[in-house]
Formats: sequence, C-alpha cells, structure tokens
Amino acid sequence: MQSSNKQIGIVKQVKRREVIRTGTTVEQMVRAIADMIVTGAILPGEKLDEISLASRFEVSRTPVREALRELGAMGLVGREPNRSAIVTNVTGSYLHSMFEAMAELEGICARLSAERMTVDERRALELEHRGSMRLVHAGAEEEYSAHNTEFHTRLYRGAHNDHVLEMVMQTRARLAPFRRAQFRLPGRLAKSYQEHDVIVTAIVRADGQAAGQAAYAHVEIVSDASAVFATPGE
Amino acid sequence: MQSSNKQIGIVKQVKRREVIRTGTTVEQMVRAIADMIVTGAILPGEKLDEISLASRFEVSRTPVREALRELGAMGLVGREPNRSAIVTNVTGSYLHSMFEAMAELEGICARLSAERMTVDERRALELEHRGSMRLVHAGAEEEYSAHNTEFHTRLYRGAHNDHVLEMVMQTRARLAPFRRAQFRLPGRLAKSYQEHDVIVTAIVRADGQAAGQAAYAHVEIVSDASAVFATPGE
DNA sequence: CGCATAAAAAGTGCATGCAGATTGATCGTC
DNA sequence: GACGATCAATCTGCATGCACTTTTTATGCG
Repeated sequence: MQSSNKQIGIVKQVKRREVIRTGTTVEQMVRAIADMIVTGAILPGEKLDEISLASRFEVSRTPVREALRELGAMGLVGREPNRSAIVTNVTGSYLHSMFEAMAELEGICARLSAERMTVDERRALELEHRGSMRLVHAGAEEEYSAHNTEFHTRLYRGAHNDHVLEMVMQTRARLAPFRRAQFRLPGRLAKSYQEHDVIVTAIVRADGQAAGQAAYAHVEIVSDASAVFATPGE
Repeated sequence: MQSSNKQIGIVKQVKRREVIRTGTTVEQMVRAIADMIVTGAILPGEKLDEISLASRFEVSRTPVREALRELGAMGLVGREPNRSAIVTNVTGSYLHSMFEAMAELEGICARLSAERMTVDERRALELEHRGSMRLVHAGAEEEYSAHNTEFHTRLYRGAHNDHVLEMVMQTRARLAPFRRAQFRLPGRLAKSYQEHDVIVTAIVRADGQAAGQAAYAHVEIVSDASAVFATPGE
C-alpha cells in the first residue's frame, strides 16, 4: 500500500537483517523477565509485583501487567486473581515430567530427521558435529554448550514439523536453568560427543528407529546429570 | 468494611453483569474468545479489534488487551505491533504438522498409559469404552463426540506425565475446529469404536508398543477424515 | 479514469487514577 | 502474654485519556 512517510523518529532501518520486533515495550519485558527466570536471576517462588517491575523498567503498570499475563500463559509465572505473580516453582515431579517429555520429543525429532532431512541438512549436521571434537579435547565447556544447543536445534528443524519444533523449543526453554551446569560434570563432554555420534550416524544412515532411540537415551542421561542441580525444595 | 474474609468471594467479583463462573474479567474473556475461535464462531483471518470486543463484552479496552495478549501466547491469535489481533489462520502446512504432532503425542500417551495406568484407570477406560457401544448403534454423533473427548482425555491422564498432558491438551484445543465434523462422515462412528477397541485391548494387556501404534494410527485416520474440512477460506 | 498524495477516521500503545482486595500492624479482650 | 478483630498501607483489576500509528477516504495531477 501507500507509504505514509510523514512520521519521523522511528528507525526505519530495515535492511536485509531480520527485523527484530523488539518493538513494543511489552515484548521486550517478556523477553527480559523470561530470561531472568530462565537464567536463575529470579528464583522460583519469588513474587513479581507490578509496581516494582514498572519502576525497574521505567514504564507504567499497564505494559507490566500484559507482560505478566503472557509469562503466565507461557507457564513461567503463576497467577491468581488479586495476587502477585509468582515465579513458577517447578516441582520435582513436574520437572521429571518435562525431562521425560523432552526425551520423547527429541526422539521424535531424531527419528523424523533421519527420515526427512535433506542432503544438505545431513551434511551440515555432520560437519557441526565433527567440528565439535576439538572443543571436547580442549575441554571448552562454554563453547561446547553453545555447539550443543546448535546441534539439537538442527535436529529439531530437520524433523520438518513446525508444531513439534514449537513444543520442543518451548520445553527446552523451560528446562534451561536445570541443564546449564551439566557440562561441568567430569567427562560429560566426551560422553556427550559420543552420544551425538550415535545419533548422527543413525541419521546419516536414514535409520529413524536407531536415531530416535539414541536421542531418547541421550536426553535421559542429561536428565540424570541435571537432577543433581534440581533444588529439591519441594 | 470487610465483611467475610472466610474464604470466598469468587462470585462476588461481578457487580452489574450476570453471574460469572470464575475469576477475573480477563479470564472469562479468554475462555469466551478461545471458545468462539475453537468452535468456529469466529473464522481464521478475522480481525479482532479491541474496541469492538470491549463494547461487546461491556468492559474497557484494558482487559481486552490482556486477553488478546494471552490468546496470542496460546497461539490462537496472531499479534503484531500496532495491528489488530488476527485469528490464527492455520495454514495447510502447519495444520498438517499439528495433526502429525498430535498422532505422536497420542502414541506416547497410549504407550505410557499401557505401562503406567493403575488398575482403576484401566477399568475406568474400559468401562467408558464399552459404554459407548450403544452410542454407535444409536448413531448419536453428538454424544459419541463427547464420549470420544473423554476417552482420549483418559488416555492423556493415564500417561502420568503432566507436561505431556499439557502439550497434548493444547494441541487438541487448537485442532478442535478442524475435527468437529468428523463423526458426520458415514461409518466413522463404528470405525472409531473399533480403533478405540484396539487401543483399549493393548492397554489392558499392558502392551505399550501396540497401544502406541494403535493410537498413532487412530489419529492419522482422523487427520485424513478431517482434511476435507480444512482450508475453509484460503 | 488511474495513480499517487494528503487529510480524516479508526485503532493501538501506554500512562494515570480510582475502587476493591489483600496483607500487615495495631489494639482490645481474655 | 496469646489470640483474634479492626484499621491502615499496599497492591491488583479495570476505566479513561492522550499520543502515535495504521487504515480509510478525499483530493490533486497526469
């Protein structure tokens, strides 16, 4: 349509770069708060009162309320009428169900990836994987962790199923705080690499069954490794 | 001024409007709008502007905005800055991915149910199933549909995994408008009963593998049956 | 007429204000 | 001194208002 180029001020700097719709205040706050929760900057059980958040982000309470509403729908905070929002306390039982669900989802993704990945995708996955070997030898936990995220994301995308992708990404986000420290465990890096190797091999062979099982087992192990860090407060 | 701080006040929230079941205005609106979308009272692609909704529900725009925010997080409406909310148009491709995901999830639930259901749960499932036979003979589509929902819900709960339950319920909700008419197809009722029968039998035998496969196949068939109704506008 | 432009209308984003609920502190009773 | 009711401070839920953006309608020029 027409471009009413009358207004000024707003950055119309839309280039090739994906436009990050950080736009509205609310979206930024959702991301910021979600990040704090996920990274543990705010602890489960903590109250998030609107006024404090409003002054902290230097906005009014209206956008804060909308952000909390969305966070509630995302399951990151609990909300009850006339009560402050509370950072969701992921109980041990629910945490376990999330890890189990994650294992199932990863299994599905790996199986579908083995069946559906394009030649390019398979190659990219294999390269990504092989490239991480030096990180293992170097003991670069931080870097390997980044690689690990990328590796799994490729698996999710390779399944070519948008809804599954959505579910698995969401589940991973909520599990993030409980997995962060897993690569600190001695020998976990090398083990992780070996497990990835089984998955990659199966996918390259287009063996869905094997890939699914290997991915399931992989997550199960991570689950065990992470269980240590789950605060059994409840 | 306080009167009874005993425990309730739930119904007291309303002043001029009729009795309301639960909680805040926003929650009611979320339910109401979600219901309209899911039942097809509002069609995909339709714009939901705040002012119209506000006057329709006789509230101000503030709660409307919060409701839309939540519906957006639920994936029922799409939102972009400075644009009206739009009922999510589930494109053919995404719809397909949801049905596929649904089949996977149902498969997981059936398998886990076969492994984990208590004796009581198994008996209840079997009774529910057997009881539906007369609905099939009577050709009671509406009633059978209700039974069907209950049957599947039992499967989801029987898996004893809260996160999977959450995902499968959410996916089902979003697929609802596309499944509504499935039992109108001739012979679908009897077929559905037979398929349920295979699932129940496997679960009673605690055969997870068979139960999972049967449930997966069951949903796949529903997917095919529903495909006819998809792509209403676009 | 077609097309682009500009003004008007409609709509969204956020701030502010007030009523009612909740929580905590104060005070009375035993 | 312990327990419970009463009042004050605090916070949530929602309405309203204004600035900015998008969409629609009106207008000028070829």
